[in-house]
Amino acid sequence: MKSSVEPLKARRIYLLLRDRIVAGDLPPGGRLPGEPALAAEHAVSRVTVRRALDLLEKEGLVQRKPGSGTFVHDSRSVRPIVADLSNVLSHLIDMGRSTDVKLLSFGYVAPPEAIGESLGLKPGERVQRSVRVRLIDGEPFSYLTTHVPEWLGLTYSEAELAARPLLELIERSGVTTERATQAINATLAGPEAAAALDLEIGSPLLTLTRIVYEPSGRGVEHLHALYRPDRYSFHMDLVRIGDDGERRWSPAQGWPRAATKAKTEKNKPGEKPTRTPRAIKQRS
Amino acid sequence: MKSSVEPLKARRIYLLLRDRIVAGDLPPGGRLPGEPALAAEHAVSRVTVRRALDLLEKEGLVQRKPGSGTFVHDSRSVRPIVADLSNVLSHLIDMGRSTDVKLLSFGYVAPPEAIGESLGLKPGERVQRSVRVRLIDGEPFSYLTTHVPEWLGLTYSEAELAARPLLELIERSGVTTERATQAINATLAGPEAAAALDLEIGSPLLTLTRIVYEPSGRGVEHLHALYRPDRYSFHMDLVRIGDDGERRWSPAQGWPRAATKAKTEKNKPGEKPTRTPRAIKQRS
DNA sequence: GGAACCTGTATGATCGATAATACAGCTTTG
DNA sequence: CAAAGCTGTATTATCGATCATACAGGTTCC
Repeated sequence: MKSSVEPLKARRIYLLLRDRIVAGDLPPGGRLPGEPALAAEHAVSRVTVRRALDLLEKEGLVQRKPGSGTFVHDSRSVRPIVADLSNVLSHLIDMGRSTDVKLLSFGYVAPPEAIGESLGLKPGERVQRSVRVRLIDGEPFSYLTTHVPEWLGLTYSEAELAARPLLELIERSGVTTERATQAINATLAGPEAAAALDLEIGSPLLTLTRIVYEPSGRGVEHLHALYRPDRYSFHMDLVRIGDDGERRWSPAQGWPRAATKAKTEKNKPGEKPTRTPRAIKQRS
Repeated sequence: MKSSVEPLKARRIYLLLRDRIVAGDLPPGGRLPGEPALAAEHAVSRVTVRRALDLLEKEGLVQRKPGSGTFVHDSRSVRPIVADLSNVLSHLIDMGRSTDVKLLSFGYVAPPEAIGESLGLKPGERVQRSVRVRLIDGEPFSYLTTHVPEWLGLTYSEAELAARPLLELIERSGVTTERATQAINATLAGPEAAAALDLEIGSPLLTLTRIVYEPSGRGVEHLHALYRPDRYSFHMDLVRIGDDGERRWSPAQGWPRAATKAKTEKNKPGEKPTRTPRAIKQRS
C-alpha cells in the first residue's frame, strides 16, 4: 500500500485557483494574492506557485503585471461559442460556412466492435473513418471522429469532406436523416486530441457522441466530438410544461439564444440583467 | 522560454490507453499488450506502465490477472446514470427520492459578483449558499453548489434542504418556477470537489450551470453542478423537424429513454440494436 | 524620493518519479 | 512436465520537480 500519487503540486494549485476564478470568487479585474502569500497559503515554494500562475496565464484567465501583481483577466475575450442544444446540427451546418476545417485522417477501415454495432453493420462490413478539426478564427475548438458505412462514404470524396459538413454530404446522397441519439459527457485530452486542439495532455474536454439513423433504423453516421470547454459549450433555455404532479422542463424551442454577448459591460448589479431577445439567424 | 512541462509520463500513458479502450479500439474482454510490450512501445520503463495500469484498474476499466495478463473489463458494471435532457429537473426530483444526499455546507453569505448579477440581486443582498453531494448506491456522483436569494432561502430549514430537492422547497414557498437557462460544459476536479466525489484531483467533470427564474424574471436559484462522467451523462433523442432549407434537430419530447440497460448482452452485430421503448416512470 | 510591495530570474539542495535490472510466482501452451 | 509469457515485487541509479534563498527591476503609495 503506497502513499498517494500526487500528480504535480503546481497543477493542484492551478486547479484550485482556476476554480475560484471561474466561480467568480475572485472577481474579474481584481488582483489575486501575491506569489509569496499564495506560496505560504498552500505550503509550497514560490517557484511552484509561479508554475501554477504560468498555466493560468497561458489559458488567458490571468494577466501578470510586473511590479504590480497578477490580475484576473477582465474581459473574457475568448468567449466560448454557444451551441443551442435543440439545434446543434443545423447550427454546425451554419458554422461549416464560417469556420475552417482541417482533415487529419481519412480512410476505410474495419470498425471497432462498439461502433459497428451501433451502426447496425454486419461483421465484415467496413466503414469510412475520418478525423477532422474545426477552427474558429484560426483557433481549433473541436476534434471530430466520424464513422460512416462504406456504401455511404463512397458517395463523396475526401476533398468534399474537407470542404462541406458531413451531414450535408449524407443527405446529398439521397439518404434521409430522420432520427438521432446523442450523449454528452466529459473526458481528458489524450495525446492526439491534445495536439490537434492545441492543449496540454490531460486538459478537460466536452464530448458529444451522436448516432444518426435513417428512417429504416439503419445507422448512417457515428460522430464522436471533442470540444475545448473554453471555446465551446452547450446552452439551452427551458420552460415549464405540464403542471403540478407531472412538472417537467422542456427545452424552449424556436428560441435560439444569441451568444449572450451582453454582460461584458460592467452592468451594475441592481439592474435587471439584460436579456438577449432573439438570435439573428444568418444564412447565406 | 522553458522546455516542456511534462506532467507525469504515467498519466500520459494512462490517458492514451483509456482513449483506446473507451473508443472500442481495444475490444471489451480482450487482453491488452503485456507490460513489457507497452513499455517498449511508449519508450518508458515498466514501472511507469504499471502505474498507468494501476489508474485504469482503480477506475474499473481494466482487470488484472496475475500470470495471465491485463484485460479490458467486460461488463461495464458501473453504467452511468442517464439524464434525459428534456427533463433533467423532474428527473432530479425523482432521484431525490431514491438517492442519498449529503449536505456539506450551508450558510448565508455575500454572493460572488457573477452570481449576484445572474440572480438580479441588489448590491447588498445576501444569498443562501449550500453545497451538497448526491450519492447513488452509496457512491457519490454529483457535487452541487446552489445559491438562492436570502428571502427565499429563509422559507426552509437546513434539515429540509438535506432531505428534499431544492426545487421542491422553492415551489412550496409559493414561488412559481417558469423558465430556466442552463449551460453544459467540462472542467477538472478541484480539491474540494475531488474529495467529495472520491476522485483524484484533476479528474474530468461534467458541469451544468442552471439559473431558474420566476415569471417576473427574478432569478430564484443558481445551480452549479459537477458530475462524475463515469457515473452520469446526458442523453437525448433527436428528430428532424422542418424540411430542406430550414432543417433542424429537435429533442424528441415525451419520449424519455430508459437507462439503456440492454447492450450488456453480447448482441451479435448484424442484428438491429435493441431499442428501449419507454422509461418506467416510478413515482411514490 | 523612499519604503514596501510586486513580478522576473537565478542558485544549489532535496525529494519524488522514472529507469534499468533482477527475480519470484502464476498461467498458458505444447 | 517444461518452456514461455505474464503479473507482482524489490533494488539501485538517474533525472526532473520542488524547495529555500537571494537579488534585480518595476510599481504603488506615502
